[in-house]
Amino acid sequence: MRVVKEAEERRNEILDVAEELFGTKGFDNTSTNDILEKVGIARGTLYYHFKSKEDILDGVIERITGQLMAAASQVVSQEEVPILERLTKAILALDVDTSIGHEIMNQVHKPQNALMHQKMQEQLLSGITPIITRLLEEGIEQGIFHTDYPMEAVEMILLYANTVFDELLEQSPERKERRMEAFVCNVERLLGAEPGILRKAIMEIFEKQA
Amino acid sequence: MRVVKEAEERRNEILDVAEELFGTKGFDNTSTNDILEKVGIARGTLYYHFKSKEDILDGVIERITGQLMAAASQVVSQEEVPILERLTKAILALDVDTSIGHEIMNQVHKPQNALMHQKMQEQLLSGITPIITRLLEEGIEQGIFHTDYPMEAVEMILLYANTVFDELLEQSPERKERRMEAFVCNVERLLGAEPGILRKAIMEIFEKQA
DNA sequence: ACTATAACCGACAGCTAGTCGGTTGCGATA
DNA sequence: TATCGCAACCGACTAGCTGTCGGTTATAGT
Repeated sequence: MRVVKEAEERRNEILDVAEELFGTKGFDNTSTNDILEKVGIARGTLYYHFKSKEDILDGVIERITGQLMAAASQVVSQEEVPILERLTKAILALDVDTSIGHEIMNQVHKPQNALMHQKMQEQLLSGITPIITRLLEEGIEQGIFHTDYPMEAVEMILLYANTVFDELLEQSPERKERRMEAFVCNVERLLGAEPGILRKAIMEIFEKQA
Repeated sequence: MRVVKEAEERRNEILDVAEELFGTKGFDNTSTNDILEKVGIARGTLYYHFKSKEDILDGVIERITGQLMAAASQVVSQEEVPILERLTKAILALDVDTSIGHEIMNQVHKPQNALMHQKMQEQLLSGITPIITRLLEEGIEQGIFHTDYPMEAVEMILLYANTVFDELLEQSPERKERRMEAFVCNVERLLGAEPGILRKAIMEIFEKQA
């Protein structure tokens, strides 16, 4: 049976299926056949909407990073919220599984998904760094942070957060906590903030939620 | 014509060719046929020595990281050299193309080589972090560094160095210099060293070489 | 009702990684 | 020196993959 749909709708159907399969089986272990069968279309149709398998991956990643960046932007732009709180929330939005992260975030860190991980990291770094850097500069004006290299500090923080936090998942709770403490402390140092001030801000956020 | 060699010799021949091809064309774009033709062996022979294409990649990476780690260890163990100098040299040994790095280091950062990059990073991080952490702890005892989280700080530094420095290659000289300054400054902060002290140490090393 | 075209189809080509049963050189043993 | 066993080697073959292409059909606009 033949069903005709508008290009963008079909495109999104394909991306939905691809995102799920890439997220559960990984990019290399998902064949284009897996995708087109699950969508219920023929081979030619798939390649009518995407020029290659990698092009599909790019589409999936673009959708996700777009959503993540929008979320981060939204957090950062809330000028009535204290800077430290905005900073924390913006960083958390990237790692903790928000409603956006989906399954992908879990699988993205396995060696089989190296390409996905790298592309995602590239997009996120280049897209989110300027957003958070702006926030940081605001904090510098307010005298909360002190650094001559805000952008480079942000890069370092995001890169570390994006790479190491996932290996953390299968660690013991004590190690996890120590890692978090270390991370917070290192962030404070990089940003030139008063020691302990970020830790305090984070705890306040969690108390507020409880 | 049939030539018989000892297993380890053949294995190294294969690794030599694979390293060159992976380094110039990337892992995905190198077929097992490319390798076995260049070595001059049959298909079955290749799979007699390696159980899969990925197994070959692992072999290549293991050889390189092994050499890099040995070089770093050697630097760190020179107890008569000041700590700051050893630290600098140990980190530089990883990025600047030493005689070890070969061609691979240039290609390792392209998106097509994501798997290579990831495996290499994993090996390097897990292998070199403890080596440099030990050095850092020595510096803490001497009162040069101050941090409660030496290992995590080292992780952050190595990760950043390994990821960002290569993108740096195609930047303008001014940007490059600024990046280096920022990096040095951020390292000082993470290690809890006196501001400017690492920068001074680095300049002394370069002057000594000149 | 007609037509242009966007969306769709599926057979096919060309490549790939990995398997397997068979072969050969070589060192050990007697 | 004769022969025996095994490590090293061979290459045809399988199964599966991505991407192509000429042809087909639904639908929107006239």
